[in-house]
Amino acid sequence: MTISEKVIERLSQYRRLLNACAADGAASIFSHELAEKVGGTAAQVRRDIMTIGYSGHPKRGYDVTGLTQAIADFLDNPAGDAVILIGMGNLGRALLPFFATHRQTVRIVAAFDTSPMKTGRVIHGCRCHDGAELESFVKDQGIRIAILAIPATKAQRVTDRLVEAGITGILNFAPTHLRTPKRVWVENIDMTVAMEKVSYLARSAAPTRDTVPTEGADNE
Amino acid sequence: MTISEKVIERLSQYRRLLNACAADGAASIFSHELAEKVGGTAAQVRRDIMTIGYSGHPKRGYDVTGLTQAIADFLDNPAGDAVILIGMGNLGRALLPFFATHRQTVRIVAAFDTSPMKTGRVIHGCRCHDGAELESFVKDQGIRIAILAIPATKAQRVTDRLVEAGITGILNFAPTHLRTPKRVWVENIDMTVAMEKVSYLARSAAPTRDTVPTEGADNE
DNA sequence: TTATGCCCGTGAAATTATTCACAAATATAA
DNA sequence: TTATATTTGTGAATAATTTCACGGGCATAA
Repeated sequence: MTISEKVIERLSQYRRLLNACAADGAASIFSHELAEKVGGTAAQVRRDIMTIGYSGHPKRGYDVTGLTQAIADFLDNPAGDAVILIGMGNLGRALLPFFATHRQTVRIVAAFDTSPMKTGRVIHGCRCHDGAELESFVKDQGIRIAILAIPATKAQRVTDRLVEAGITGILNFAPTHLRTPKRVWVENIDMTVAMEKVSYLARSAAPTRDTVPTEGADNE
Repeated sequence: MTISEKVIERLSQYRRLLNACAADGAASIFSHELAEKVGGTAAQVRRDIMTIGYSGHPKRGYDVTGLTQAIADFLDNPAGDAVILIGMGNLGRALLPFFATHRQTVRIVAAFDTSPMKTGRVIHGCRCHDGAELESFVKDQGIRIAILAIPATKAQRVTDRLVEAGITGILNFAPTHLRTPKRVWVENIDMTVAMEKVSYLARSAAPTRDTVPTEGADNE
């Protein structure tokens, strides 16, 4: 069975919401509540949850801890994921605390940079290695995932090395398309495209997404 | 006529590629070349370009400067976009040089933070104002777009203020869904979701996207 | 001039994603 | 106990997106 990208993204969002709910002491939650918090529809939430084979309870909704667990069973690598960060520039350094705060299943275990100003140092609790050690580190530690935070001009060359060393997943911040073999998943975070999209859509007429359609309070 | 989000994203990517081609001295480009560089199909490129009403030339392909201009006419605000950055933390500071390098149609004109350590200072060429000045600045300067680089816990409160002050587009880096009136476009860059997605998809079987399917060189 | 091979533009088909809408389940209250 | 109001699970309908596939144009070469 194959599950769509969109569903995976939403499951990750649901989980985040569920954690917040659990912190608030909620034991269960309805599909429409989850939908409202995430900006979707109740039917979609139910279908997504159905997709991973979890069931709620009529009248009570979904059990918060049960659903959280079901999503974790589905999404998470039980062994956890050791991730390396490529590029200790402005962006790379910003990502460290961002992901450090986060759950432990995905953790950045090392960084790489070519600048002697950076290598050898420990920044935000993460040791920065010299780029030359990339292949050996990936192979020795069995790393499968890399975050790419380097200029577009260098991205393809480094990607080729990562893939060759055994990486199968890349979170790419470089504003360029990476060529990789089919077995490697590249997730692009293209901030320049996103910015231009906002610029365009901020001017055009009102869309429907990312919106609270119900309870027409302050919606035009 | 309304154009899909996906098309807008791809147009932005095409333009970036076209700029690179122009720098290389190419006068024209074929749909299959553009497709290959961007990880899509030739048919999709042609359809996207058709959507904005530009025409290529049989045998010669698309004129690089002509198509660049057509995309600019379609996507860009002729007046340019003055953008403000909310949050001068690690991420905010990283974004400044990232967008500064970029074309002038979208430019960050000011930043805001609440910390007295930051306010009043000029960082990466961008003056950091006190959060209290937010509303007056947005109104006085007629700002329409904001980049949100603050913790999720503060995001909704600040969003409400931005919307109230007249913002119509938000590039949101806070890992949370923002409630806004329909007229406001929110583009989410959710790095935690993206990371979990990579983790999941790096383990699952090989997908087809983000891949060079042709010339079966090193593809499994 | 005429044949040939490429490439664009696009209607139509296929695929993928979302929404609708309703049966079945169940807590609550009369 | 029985009626009522709510919510889930899901087949079917709809909508959105992508791909197919082919007519038409045009440069090139015979």
